[in-house]
Amino acid sequence: MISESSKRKISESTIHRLSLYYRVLSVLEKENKETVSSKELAKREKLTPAQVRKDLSFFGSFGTRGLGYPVMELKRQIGDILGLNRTWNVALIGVGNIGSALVGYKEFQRQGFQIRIIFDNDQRKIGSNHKGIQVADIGNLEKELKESKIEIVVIAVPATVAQYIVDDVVKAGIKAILNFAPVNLKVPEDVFLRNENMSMELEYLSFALINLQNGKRA
Amino acid sequence: MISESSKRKISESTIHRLSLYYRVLSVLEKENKETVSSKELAKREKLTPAQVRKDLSFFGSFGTRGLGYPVMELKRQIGDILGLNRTWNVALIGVGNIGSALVGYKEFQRQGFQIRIIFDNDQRKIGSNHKGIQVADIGNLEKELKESKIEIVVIAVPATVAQYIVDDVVKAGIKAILNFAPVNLKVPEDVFLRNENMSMELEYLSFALINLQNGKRA
DNA sequence: GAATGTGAAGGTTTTCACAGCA
DNA sequence: TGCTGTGAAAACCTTCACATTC
Repeated sequence: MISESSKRKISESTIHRLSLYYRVLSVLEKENKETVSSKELAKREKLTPAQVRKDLSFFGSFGTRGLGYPVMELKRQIGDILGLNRTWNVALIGVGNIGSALVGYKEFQRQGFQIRIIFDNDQRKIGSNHKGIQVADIGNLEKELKESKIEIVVIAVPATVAQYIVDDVVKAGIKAILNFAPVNLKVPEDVFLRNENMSMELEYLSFALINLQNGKRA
Repeated sequence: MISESSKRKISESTIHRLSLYYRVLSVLEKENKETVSSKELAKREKLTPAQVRKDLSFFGSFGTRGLGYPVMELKRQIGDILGLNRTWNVALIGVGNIGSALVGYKEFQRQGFQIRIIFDNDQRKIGSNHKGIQVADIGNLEKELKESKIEIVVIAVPATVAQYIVDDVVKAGIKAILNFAPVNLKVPEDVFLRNENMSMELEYLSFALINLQNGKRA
């Protein structure tokens, strides 16, 4: 929860960088480092120390002048801000190519994103188990989402049907959706929608190889 | 190839938006639309018309005043800029969870990114075929990359070994790398490295649910 | 009349630079 | 002395608004 600072507008990039800091802090914790400076944190994610300090300062004063930031404490704080010190009930819709990969993706579980139920329209898959998770009929979407107390829905269906699916998901009252289909989905104002566009970075590389002189850019 | 405009700095966001325009133009082409206005293009990807025009103007004057942009022609132009009107020889390293999903991901092929060879260190997989693509021994990386004339390498190995792998990939002379491992990799200045962080957007949703009032943000 | 292309304005994000504190 | 926290400056990106062209 953001304390008094919620008035100031916090940018998307700042939040994304918090994810990076969190990741680095997890590593530092394993390395038994007690404190870390903004300089070190910056170096590990190719940012500037000033950037790190500014990002953190939006949420509070976590550091000690002359010393740096306490690793464990800062990790906990960022975890609180990002909601990683708890678990989230996630549903996955579509268990094809991408979908199955996500079910086995350890990183999600590690961060508290638990896939509780999978939906598909393939009768051969419905009723079965996919890596220990129940595959339900997409026809029972609303009922099952409610029963499983789902908070976040991940969409991994073909682009052609994604909008219909997302409409049903919204109707079921879900307020947070992560979309892997390569299409721009329409949702009401009060629903959070984020897109994961898997070919965008590949296209950037392609652009870079053709047009840019020399490499590197995070 | 960027014509005279290569002096002006083109931002990363502009390139990412070109990817979006390209996607919309493909749809419009299928719908047999001949021309499209910046307004329509903007609406389909939730941007502003001015943004669309500015983005395109970095690369040339593709439109006709009073009329809009010719769909087919603009798609071809953006394809040229992004390098999508050709094929790229891609190698995939690591055919676990994420790796196998990428092999079957149609969107990549459709855009000309052809996975020619797969590397793994699992003796049971080496020598076999994965969806029709040869799985080679990671030990022969340099030799095989050269023989297959690979231009882009996709890394889908565990975070713990990713840096070692990427070092070898760089040694083999590869200049473009897409990294799916949740770790920041070090590469020389002249190598393009992009990261695909699959949990970042999920973390943003988590943050949004806890901290933000009402939804939506592309 | 309709819609592009683009300088100028406005807004946002990053970096600088230093005061302040352990 | 070392490093944070933060206003101010600089850099960057987006939107406005209008002259221009079809």
